[in-house]
Amino acid sequence: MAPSPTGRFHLGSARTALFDFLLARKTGGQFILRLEDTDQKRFVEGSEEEIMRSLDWLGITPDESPIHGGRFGPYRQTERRELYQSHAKALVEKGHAYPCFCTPERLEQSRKDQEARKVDRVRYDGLCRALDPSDAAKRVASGEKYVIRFKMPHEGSTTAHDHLRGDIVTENKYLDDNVILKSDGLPTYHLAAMVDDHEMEITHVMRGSEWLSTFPLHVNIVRAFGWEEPVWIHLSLFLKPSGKGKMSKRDNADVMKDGRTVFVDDMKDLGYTSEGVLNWIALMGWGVAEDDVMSLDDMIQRFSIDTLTPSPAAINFQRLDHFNGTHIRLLTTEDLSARIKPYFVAAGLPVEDEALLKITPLIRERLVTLDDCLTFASFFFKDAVSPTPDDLIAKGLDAKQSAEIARKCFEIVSALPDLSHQTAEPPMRAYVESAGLNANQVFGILRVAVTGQKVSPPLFESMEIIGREKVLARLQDAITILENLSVSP
RNA sequence: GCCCCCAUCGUCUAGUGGACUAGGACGCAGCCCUUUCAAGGCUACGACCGGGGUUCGAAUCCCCGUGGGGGCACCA
Repeated sequence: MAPSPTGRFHLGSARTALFDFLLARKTGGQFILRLEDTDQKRFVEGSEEEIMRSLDWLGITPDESPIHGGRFGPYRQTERRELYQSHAKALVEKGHAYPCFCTPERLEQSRKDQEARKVDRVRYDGLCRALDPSDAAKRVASGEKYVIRFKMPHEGSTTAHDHLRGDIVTENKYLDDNVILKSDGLPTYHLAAMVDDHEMEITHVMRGSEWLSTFPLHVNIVRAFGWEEPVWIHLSLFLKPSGKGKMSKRDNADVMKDGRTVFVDDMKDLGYTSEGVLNWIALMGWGVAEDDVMSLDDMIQRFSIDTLTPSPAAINFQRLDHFNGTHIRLLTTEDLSARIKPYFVAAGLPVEDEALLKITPLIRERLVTLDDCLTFASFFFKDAVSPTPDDLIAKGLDAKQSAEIARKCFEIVSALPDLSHQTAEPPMRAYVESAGLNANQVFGILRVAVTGQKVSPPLFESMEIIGREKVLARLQDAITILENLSVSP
């Protein structure tokens, strides 16, 4: 994969990386990370690190990269500039490209003129294309500033083959003489990517379909060099959740309002698992007929470039939540415990590993994101909970009656030789029965008293983990709250 | 404006001329299970963009519309 370090690493790049990785594993090839850092103006400090961090987290670490090395390095394009310059020169010598001395001002003027004439497509007017090659060479030698443009044929058409879309035929008259080497001596994407793909022996090019419009240019460059073409695959685009428009980095602000993100590096903090994210993005642009819950290994087994889909796909965060929850449930108790522990620690709760191992099975199927563990299990680690009086009063009863029930619960637990879910439940049920109450009322009060909240993991199992002493203390607190309520309404 | 790509339930998709009464998943609704919330099980709702062809037969092939998307830089 070959991202440019010009911003944050988002879902679309991650999906491309995943498919690259899967294809490499499937075919016994190498998964390479190449950084397309030829635009110095747009370079963003730290984005290279973010790309690698994101790939690592997803579990698709490159085999070759700027930091991992490899036999095709260097893997940053700015470190390969001579390579592109010599290739650009070769193209000029073969008559497939030419130096252009037009100033940005002249180009701007030409553009304006064309717009005024309402031409269909604004493009380079070809002034320097008409120059005598030896004259041009002299001007270059004299130190005049120039760029190199690719000489597109004016006649005929270009047929480019995409593995998903078949032949794409473009009339050459619609094409432009694009700049392939900039005046700063660095190449544009068009040259750099083609040269590197060839030099690095890239067999398959998978990229977003926003590249379709420059596809004819690219195949013309490859053919001008006389190189063998890779298999070209233009992947489906990711659309905004609304389906209106391409998903972009700028959409993150909107998405964040709902606690979502399009940046892979933020996913972990939001409680997403790499398994969930991977499964989610894999299924956009790839049609899998069978069971769609897949691990990375499953994906490697099933991946095929023949089952990729060309149409744009709207991202759907509800689906991410579904896959995240599903993969959380697939985790072992030990693994899940280790993954949720940092959230308790970050919240300043004194989490004990032994207790956590017992708690994890109780909350596992309730978690959509890992940080949900806080809402479901924080009460285990607190000294005391602070239920609201409203929550403590059972439906259909008043404070006095609720206090009575809490007192009875206290008595039952006190009478127990030891507190476990097996020992506590039968006497509680017997009490519910004999008092003519319903289980919802009694267990509701007990739940709020013990956990401080109306929604919790299974009550008796939770009480067992909290321990008799703490349970009694919390019940006592609840009784006090309810009694204060009934004497001073 | 011009060029290009795409088109099956709200969303992601299966489907490659007959096995389609169009399958699955998410979401949504209901039921079951149940001490809460989940999870799980079951059921319901829900689509071949329109029009022409080709063919004995079209979701599938062709054409034209329409709609959606992308691109038109010394950015990638």
